[in-house]
Amino acid sequence: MPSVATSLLNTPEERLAEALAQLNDAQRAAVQHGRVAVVGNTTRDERPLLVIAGAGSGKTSTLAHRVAALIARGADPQRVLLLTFSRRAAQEMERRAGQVLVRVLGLSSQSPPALPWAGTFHGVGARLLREYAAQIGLDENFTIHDRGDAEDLMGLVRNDLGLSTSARRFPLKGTCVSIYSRTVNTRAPLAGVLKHAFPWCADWEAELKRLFGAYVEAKQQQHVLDYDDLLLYWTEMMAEPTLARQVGERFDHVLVDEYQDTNLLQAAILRSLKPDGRGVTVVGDDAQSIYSFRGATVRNILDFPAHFSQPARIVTLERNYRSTQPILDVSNAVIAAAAERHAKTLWTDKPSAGQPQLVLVADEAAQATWVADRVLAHREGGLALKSQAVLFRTSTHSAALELELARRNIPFVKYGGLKFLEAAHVKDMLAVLRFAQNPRGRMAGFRVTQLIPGIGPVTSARLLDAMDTAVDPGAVVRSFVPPSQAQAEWARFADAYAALRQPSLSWPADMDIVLSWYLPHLERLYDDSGVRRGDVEQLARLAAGYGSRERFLTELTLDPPEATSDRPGPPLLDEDYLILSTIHSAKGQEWTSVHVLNVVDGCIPADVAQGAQELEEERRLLYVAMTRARDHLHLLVPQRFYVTQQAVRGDRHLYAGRTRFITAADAQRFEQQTWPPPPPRAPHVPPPAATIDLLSRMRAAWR
DNA sequence: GGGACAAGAGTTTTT
DNA sequence: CTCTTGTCCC
Repeated sequence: MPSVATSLLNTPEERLAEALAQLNDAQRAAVQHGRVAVVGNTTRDERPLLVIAGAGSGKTSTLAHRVAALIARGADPQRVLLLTFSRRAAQEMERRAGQVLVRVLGLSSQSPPALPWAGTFHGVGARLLREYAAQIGLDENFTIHDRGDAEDLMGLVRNDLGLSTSARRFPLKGTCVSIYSRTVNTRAPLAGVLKHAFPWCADWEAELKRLFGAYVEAKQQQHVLDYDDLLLYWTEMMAEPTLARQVGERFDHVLVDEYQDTNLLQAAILRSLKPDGRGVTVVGDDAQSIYSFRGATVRNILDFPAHFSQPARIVTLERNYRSTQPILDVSNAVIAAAAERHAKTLWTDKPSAGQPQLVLVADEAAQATWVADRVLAHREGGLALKSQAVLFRTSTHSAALELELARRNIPFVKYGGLKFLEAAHVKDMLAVLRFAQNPRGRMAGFRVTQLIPGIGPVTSARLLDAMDTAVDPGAVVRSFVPPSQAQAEWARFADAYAALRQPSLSWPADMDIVLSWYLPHLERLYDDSGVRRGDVEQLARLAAGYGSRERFLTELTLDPPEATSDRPGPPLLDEDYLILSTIHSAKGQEWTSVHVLNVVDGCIPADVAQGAQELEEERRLLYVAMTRARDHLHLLVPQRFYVTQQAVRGDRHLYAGRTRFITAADAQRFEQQTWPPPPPRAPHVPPPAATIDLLSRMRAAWR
């Protein structure tokens, strides 16, 4: 009866109160924090706010209501900075806040105010750095290197320094980037990072230091920033008091979602924006911190109360609206053993739909069969595929299941695997655009020019060197004399390049130029050019949705679309499909039914996770996976699984037991099942609960 | 200089 | 098995 209510409630404040009445007390406290008291003592509570939001506790809704309430009471949407973990989360928040505002302000549903400053730390950083580029000595046309580009550049520098041909094998470029990135994001000295996270590379400290120095110089020369730079440059810019004040004063409110997964740089940025914590709200759940491999530190949220010049107010959301009590019970049991946390115990009054299941299967093939059966059974029972998900620790864990699903024609979409942007032909296209955007970006130029037959690394480097020293790098392309067999193709390229550099060119016309230049090369280079052509054309369509070439390039590298694949393309929106996802990519999501694959020691926790802190993170990872489920949770425990890419012994089968995070006592809280059912006459086979985990004992011996 | 081939190594999660 | 690196031949 909203229409009746609206007609009776005339002021926005009344309608807001009505909207907030649907929240629980803790949620409302978080939304209302800092508001001017109407009666009595009108001192404002200006403390920063920390909302500890347990899984499924209505975090998104609470944050959206807070943003809406701030705006409804007069905050300028242009001056609200909302930092989220992904762009998707930012859009969701903008949409939800918009819904509330439409109701409260009585707007037409077409026109809720936009939140121009809602985005990821990286995205907002890129935007601010471009805006302040002149003041901090950056070229405002800088381009952004994704992980792949960063590795390629690192590889080149590594080569130039002669590190790839030393007698003892130097860490691979990918490892070098990991080390570099971790050093930057944790703000720790290289030696310490090596010792703790990359002990097998510790001998190379001096060389790595030299390499990273050269890497930084190369990036600066080429006017490119990598992911880490977006945070690092932003942090350093904020260390300059004048700039810090300027930037800080642009925002009245700064809200940060998923605060448990921020790193030291991000915390430093937040502090420098609002040193006294006024207008700061952070939301998160330390129990769901799963990104420490990226430098995130759970200390940010644990220590937040004391981070500002005034202590923070803490509001804890413990009431869960997502899962049934039996699912919460087993999830709480898993996290209860965690070493340190903001204590909370989730509860719900949602009616139960039966016990969560712990299913013992023979191997991964049996696991795939069981899951596929179960998914279909759920669908028969009325659950759309889209409301079901299969989660796993590592992208490769779903391989057997993917085969089984394909065999049975069950459509699925997989999150967190091979990326659209990693496909060679997509990279080619983007490289052309980036080379046009930033002629000094060598990685792009290097890639593009070598597409031309007759031009290899040496010729390409000669061109790029000439461009480096030229006042007008664009002109160098036109006048460059390539080897004679490349001449005709070179002219074609130079024409396209010149067209792309025309200031009058209006996006997305750029795409047509690139396409007509690139397509002949695509046909020539790939046997399967048909499929790839589809991707390339999809990319061109995608381009139309962005305002400019710069925005397209920036946002695409910061927020890549999901997977391409060998199949026909992304499923249509109205089509039903099962969700497959890494646990990391499942963050913040929920499904009615959730399967978790390979809940065994060696997978969760991953056998590469050693040290105590890493193990704790693996525990939280399992917790995150389990708390995604609304009504049905199935944990699968294959007794035998296959490992690939093993350096020492090659691929082989491993025998393992149930994850150590679910104790024998906890296991009793599940409905336990064995599949296929054990043959009746085999009494000597030890029951699953008694499986001895020799493997981890062997590993433990060396810890 | 470019491309084809052989050999050896290999630590997951992602903005 | 896959990716990277190095070598050899045109």
